[in-house]
Amino acid sequence: MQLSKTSQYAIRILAYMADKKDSQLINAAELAETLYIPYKFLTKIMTELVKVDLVTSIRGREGGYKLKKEISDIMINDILDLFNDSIKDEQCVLGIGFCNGLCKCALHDQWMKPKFLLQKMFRESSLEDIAGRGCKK
Amino acid sequence: MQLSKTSQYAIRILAYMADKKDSQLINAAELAETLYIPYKFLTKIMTELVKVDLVTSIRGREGGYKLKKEISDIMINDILDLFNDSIKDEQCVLGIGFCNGLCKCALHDQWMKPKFLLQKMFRESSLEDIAGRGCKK
DNA sequence: TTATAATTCTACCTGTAAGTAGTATTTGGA
DNA sequence: TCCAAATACTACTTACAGGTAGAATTATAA
Ligand code: SF4
Ligand code: SF4
Repeated sequence: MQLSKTSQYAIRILAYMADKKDSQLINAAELAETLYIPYKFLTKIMTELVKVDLVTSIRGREGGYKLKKEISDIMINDILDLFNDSIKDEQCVLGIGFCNGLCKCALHDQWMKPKFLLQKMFRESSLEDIAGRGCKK
Repeated sequence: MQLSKTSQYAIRILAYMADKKDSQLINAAELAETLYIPYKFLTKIMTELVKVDLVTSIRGREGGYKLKKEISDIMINDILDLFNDSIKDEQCVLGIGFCNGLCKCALHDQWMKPKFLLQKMFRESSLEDIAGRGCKK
């Protein structure tokens, strides 16, 4: 009942970058050290974030990364989607599937509300919302 | 953002057993076929359920399993706990940890409510509550 | 021009959840 | 008694997320 490490790392990375001034480049070593994420794993994630155009990379000496979009335009849910970690409407709390209407267990209706809240939280929270709160570690 | 297969299977197994008459023995083959759970994996789970006294097993020919407790006394959360799958109070949605009070991100407060609802759902739903709803597959 | 610091690529290793195989043990019925 | 049907035990295999290694590429500063 948790997000994947990859998603967690990606959110923390992007939230940290959102804290920085727009034009400032941040390199992989700084991110890895500050956020306690294994360097090699982090670079793998960064490359992915570059590929989907969330982040711009500058290669070579004095290079680094910076966010490509406005921080108010990057939603947590977008990040989760990258790693297939967002909550789908039809997702069953028991992982069984879509027991539509006629056949539903007692958990079904109870699951609706927390599911909705989680979806809402992920969809409506942008990097702007979670930046600047000092929760880095 | 899902329960482990093992937890899911355990819940389905116990919910199915809860549907049956008290005294009726159910064997592993029936459970595996009915619930579409790999036989060998199922027996492994059953042995675990026997060890923690949720289920009684009768070995030998004409043997099988039956629930050991009243179905109103077995909470979903008890099952999740067996496989370390229940939601802890301090569990962070980002898997970071307990950024207590002073240092909290914007997700923190939003996570509180769905977390609480999930915990409540798991803690207050018994097998009795989810039995007899015909959601077997 | 060259050394260096950075990202990127390809490939591999590791740990854990999920699943499988085979054998031992137990027990009732023919 | 002996076979068959059931659970229990031990050990292995598979799949995948998480993590690592090293070389290739890129670009700047000196
Ligand atoms: S009825 Fe229960 S098992 Fe079926 S999809 Fe809904 S929550 Fe899952
Ligand atoms: S403040 Fe944010 S990162 Fe820290 S424990 Fe709460 S939800 Fe997790």
